[in-house]
Amino acid sequence: MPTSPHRPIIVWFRRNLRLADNPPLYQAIATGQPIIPIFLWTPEADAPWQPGAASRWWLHHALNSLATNLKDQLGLDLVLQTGNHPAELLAELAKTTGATAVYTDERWEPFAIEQAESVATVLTQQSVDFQQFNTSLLNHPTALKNKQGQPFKVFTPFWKTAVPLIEHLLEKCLPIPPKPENQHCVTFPPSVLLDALNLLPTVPWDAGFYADWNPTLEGAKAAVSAFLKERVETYFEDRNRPDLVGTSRLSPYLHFGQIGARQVWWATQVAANAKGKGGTHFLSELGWREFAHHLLVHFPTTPTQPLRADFEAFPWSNNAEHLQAWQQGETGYPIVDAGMKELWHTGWMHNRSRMIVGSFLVKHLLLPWQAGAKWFWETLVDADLAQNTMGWQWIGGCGADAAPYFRIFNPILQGLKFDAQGAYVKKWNPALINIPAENIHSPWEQKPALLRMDGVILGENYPAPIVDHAEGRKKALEAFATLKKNTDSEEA
DNA sequence: TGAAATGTTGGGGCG
DNA sequence: ACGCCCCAACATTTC
Repeated sequence: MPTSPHRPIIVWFRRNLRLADNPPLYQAIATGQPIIPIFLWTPEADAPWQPGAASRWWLHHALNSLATNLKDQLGLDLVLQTGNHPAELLAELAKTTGATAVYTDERWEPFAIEQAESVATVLTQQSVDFQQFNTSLLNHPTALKNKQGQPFKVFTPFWKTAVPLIEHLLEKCLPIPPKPENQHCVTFPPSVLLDALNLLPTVPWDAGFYADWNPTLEGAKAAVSAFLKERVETYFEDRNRPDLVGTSRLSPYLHFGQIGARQVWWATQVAANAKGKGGTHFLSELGWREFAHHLLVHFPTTPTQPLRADFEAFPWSNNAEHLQAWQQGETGYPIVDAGMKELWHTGWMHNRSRMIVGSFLVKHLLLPWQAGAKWFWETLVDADLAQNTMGWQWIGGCGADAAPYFRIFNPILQGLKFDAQGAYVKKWNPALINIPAENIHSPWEQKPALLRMDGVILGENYPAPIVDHAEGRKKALEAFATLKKNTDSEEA
């Protein structure tokens, strides 16, 4: 391997858009060679899972923040390039810069694994060293096997096995690397401007995002410390309340690697307020993130296909009007509509709401979970292939450790239980502002005359329910029964 | 990280 | 005092 001190190393940023706890960046600087930090925008190569619109909005700001921090703290200029395939771009970059190595963070999506394999092939032909470092997960997703030597399909045993392996994290949590030397030796390759990536929407539907999010590295740090200071102690109770800020709200930062899971783990371990069951439960949520990646790596077809093969025969509906009503938050069920509107306006939805709207799509409307996954992909700022896939297969009843298909959420009861005063529902469905708490989750049960006094006319300023709950539940169970029958006859 | 249907129990009203 | 019924309240089963 050529290791001239004057020849650079390329640090290819993928999902590690930060400086601290960043092994590829740290190890590259540790060689003493000059550093060329790059980000490649190759959406065609990621198709059909190139970042959705909300995700691109976040990415724009994350790249801007990364570039600023690289410049201010390490004196490095982030190079942005676009093209068809990372392998082509990296081969050319290595050639023109004389780089001896390319270091990057490891990714787990099936297409990203293939891309890295192509990169490895072309760089090896050019005698350029290519190394991937686990930057985003606590454990390597292939590190864990159950007693039969198989990947885990149930969360609890997975997590019991995973936790003891996380103990050395403190040592592995790298600091911000020192400022690299020898930078004057490098001729920097050309970079396009961030705006040229066209990541921001042309129609300003993202206006509401700015009020809720600070998608920068400073925002990531602030989000972690605010959660650990103010919310982790009551996390166990409050995490299910969409009317409160009770969750960590770290998902987009973790997705883009603006904060690392190792950093969050470590910070939680030492936080004074995280000693109780709030902290423990929060750490297990990081465990679900690990589990999702474990599943995606071992079952790479699951973004589009059910893990349980019998679900391929499920009699899904194909009702475009229902899908549109769900997407727009016009189902007539206040808690469902609130969740979908929160998503549209902020690029994020509370986890409890995600379960409720998911159950409603799949069970009350009998629409395929893939349609829900696609919509989330396009609209969530934290859209993550591993977690989105696991979540939708879980609610669809067709995945690992999934909710059984017959476990159907009642959107009225869920509302009464987790948004008792209706504050969440009213925030996103302002037409319902005057409905009393007893009726807020089922306004159609109120007499029309009384409803009208509260300013609501169903079908005019708030939709009537697009399906009846009891009927929807019945149809879902019938559809499930056909599946069982098929399975039985196959077995017979 | 469900909800509904069905079963069981026990207190109290009442003849 | 007693048996009967009703129906919460809780437990269990089923989807």
